[in-house]
Amino acid sequence: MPEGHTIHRLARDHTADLLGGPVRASSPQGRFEAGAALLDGGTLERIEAYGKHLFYRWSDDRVLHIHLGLFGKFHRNDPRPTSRVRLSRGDVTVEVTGPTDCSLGTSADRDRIVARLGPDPLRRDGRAERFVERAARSRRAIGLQLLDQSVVAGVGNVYRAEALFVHGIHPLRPGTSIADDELSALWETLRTMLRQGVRDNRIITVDPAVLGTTRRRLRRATWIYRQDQCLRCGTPVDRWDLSGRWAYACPRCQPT
DNA sequence: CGTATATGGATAC
DNA sequence: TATCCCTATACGT
Repeated sequence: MPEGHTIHRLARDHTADLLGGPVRASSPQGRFEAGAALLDGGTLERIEAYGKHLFYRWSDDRVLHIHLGLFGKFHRNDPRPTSRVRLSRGDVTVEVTGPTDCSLGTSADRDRIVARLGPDPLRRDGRAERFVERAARSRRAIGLQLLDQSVVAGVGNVYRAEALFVHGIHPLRPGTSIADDELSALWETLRTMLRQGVRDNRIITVDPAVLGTTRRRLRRATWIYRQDQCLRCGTPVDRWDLSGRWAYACPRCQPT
C-alpha cells in the first residue's frame, strides 16, 4: 500500500517486467477499455515514479498516469476481474485495482502534474533546499505540511508519524518554529526511511537488530504509527484526527 | 451478512 | 470543512 516507496518500487519492478517488447493492454473491469485499446501492442520506453505518481511513457509520446490513492493495488501474475488496466509482456502480467487515477495523456500532461509536486526524497533531482525553504517559512503545522504533496512528494501518513517521532518534533509545531538544520535532518530521515521502504517493499522504520529479531520475523515495524505505546519510552501514544487523517505522537518524546 | 478501516486526493461550498 | 471516489480485508453478528 502506497506511500512513495511503493511507487518507486513498482516503477523499478515494472521496468524489468514490461520494457523491451510489445505490450498487451486490456481493461478487465471495463472502465479503461478505450485507453487500453490505444495502448495495446505498443512499446514502453520508460516507467517513472514521482512522489506517489506513476508515469508509463510509451514510444508514441502517450503517457499512462496511475495514482493508487488509498485503495489502489498492483497485482503480478494474479488476475483480478476488477482490474482497471492489465499490461502483459511475455509471461508476465501486471494489473491494477482501485486506482484513484488511471488516465492516458501526453508528456505535457505529465509535466503539469509534476509541476505541482514538491521535491521527492527518492529522486536524484529531489532537492532538500526546496523543502526546507518552503516548510520553514510557513506557520502551518509541520504534520500538515508533510502530507501536502506540493511541499514534499511521496510522504504519507506512516512516514509522517515516524519521521517526526525520530526527530522529537510534535506534528502540531508550526514550520516557522523549526530550525532549518532540523528540517534538513528531517528530510534526510525521510529519504533514508523511504529508501529502506523501497528495499523492503514495506515500511519498517525501527531497526530489527535493536529489537533482537530479523526483518522477516519482525513483530513491530513502527515506533508509534498505529501503536498503543511508544516503543522508546512506553508512554501511551496520542492519536487524534488532524484534517481528516489520524496523527500520532508520543507526548513524552515529542513535546509540543 | 453487515460494518469499520486503510499508507490518498479532487472537488464543491 | 464536507463530500465523494476507489477496493480489499478484518471482524462482529
